[in-house]
Amino acid sequence: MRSHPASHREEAKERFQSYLRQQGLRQTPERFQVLDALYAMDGHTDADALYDRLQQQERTISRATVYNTLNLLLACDLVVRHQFGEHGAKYEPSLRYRQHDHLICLDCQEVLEFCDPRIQRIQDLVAEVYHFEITRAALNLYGHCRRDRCTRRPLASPAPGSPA
Amino acid sequence: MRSHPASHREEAKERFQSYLRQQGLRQTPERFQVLDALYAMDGHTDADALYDRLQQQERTISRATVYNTLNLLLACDLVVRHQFGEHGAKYEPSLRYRQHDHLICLDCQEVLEFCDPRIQRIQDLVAEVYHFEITRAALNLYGHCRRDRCTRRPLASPAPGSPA
DNA sequence: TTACTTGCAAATTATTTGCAATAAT
DNA sequence: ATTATTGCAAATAATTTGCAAGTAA
Repeated sequence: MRSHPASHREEAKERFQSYLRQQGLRQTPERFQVLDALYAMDGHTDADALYDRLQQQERTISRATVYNTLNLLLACDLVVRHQFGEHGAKYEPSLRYRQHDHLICLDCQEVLEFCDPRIQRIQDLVAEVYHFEITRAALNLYGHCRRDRCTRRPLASPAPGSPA
Repeated sequence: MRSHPASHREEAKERFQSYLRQQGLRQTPERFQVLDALYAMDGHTDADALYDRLQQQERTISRATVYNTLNLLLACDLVVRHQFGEHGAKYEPSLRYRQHDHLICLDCQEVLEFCDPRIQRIQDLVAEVYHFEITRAALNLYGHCRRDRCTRRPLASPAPGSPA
């Protein structure tokens, strides 16, 4: 159980409120419900999982509003969007964000996080050599985890990417 | 002009032929047209650009066939698929493939390549620590290039990710 | 009261798929 | 002659958008 500490949720709410105020946007209950649901999730989620979770509440919310609110949260840096596979984006609350990267199991879709200081140094070097202003770095490692719970296709796996 | 040397194109064609033979698949002109178009492209392309290029030939090809053939080429490792942004995949001929990563300009979409041996070491370490079998690593650096040709939004840029 | 938001449904984008006609073997 | 392949159009999946009705300020 590694959901977010209450302090993160509160800080997120405050940041969202002041962002909305500054931008002259409205503080609707829907927006805070989405923020809460996001920060209540462990690890990474997608828009659909958030939508499902929000459907279980009394006051239901439309997909359009979920996406709309996620875009607001992206704009004020309360969430980070990742594109791990080809299907759909993953969202991660950013308050607990330390520089970290991701290890993705191609079988069970599990996403693990790791840190390595060398990535920052690579980023700095590349920025200098290529004369680039780098705003974001993402090292994604794809492979197969060895957990028992992993839904790995044992042997008779239909070679990934085989013809239609 | 850094398109692929003829040797690469020939080698690719031979590999594709033997792959098709081994799999009992047919050697259609469309398939080789797609392979040729791909290897004639500089750097990274997407399915749509390939389709456009193929439309300019006498014998035209459908999008369905472009995608279908790309999947065959993926299956026999003649192309690598990348997912840089949220929109669509990029395809890169793999014969000239050395371990390399990508630097993506968020303004003009230009993709540069770089190599850094530390990435391999990070990969090995993470594999060991997390008990993972890693099959692919992708370090993507996103930012802003400083080229004059870059279509960067100068000052009055509508902050990326601003509300609808 | 004003005009931003919501929710629905329709639009969009990237890619896949069903199926009849075509062509490789 | 067989049966995989093509091309079209329709199907999907993820996300955005138009617009009328609702609601925060």
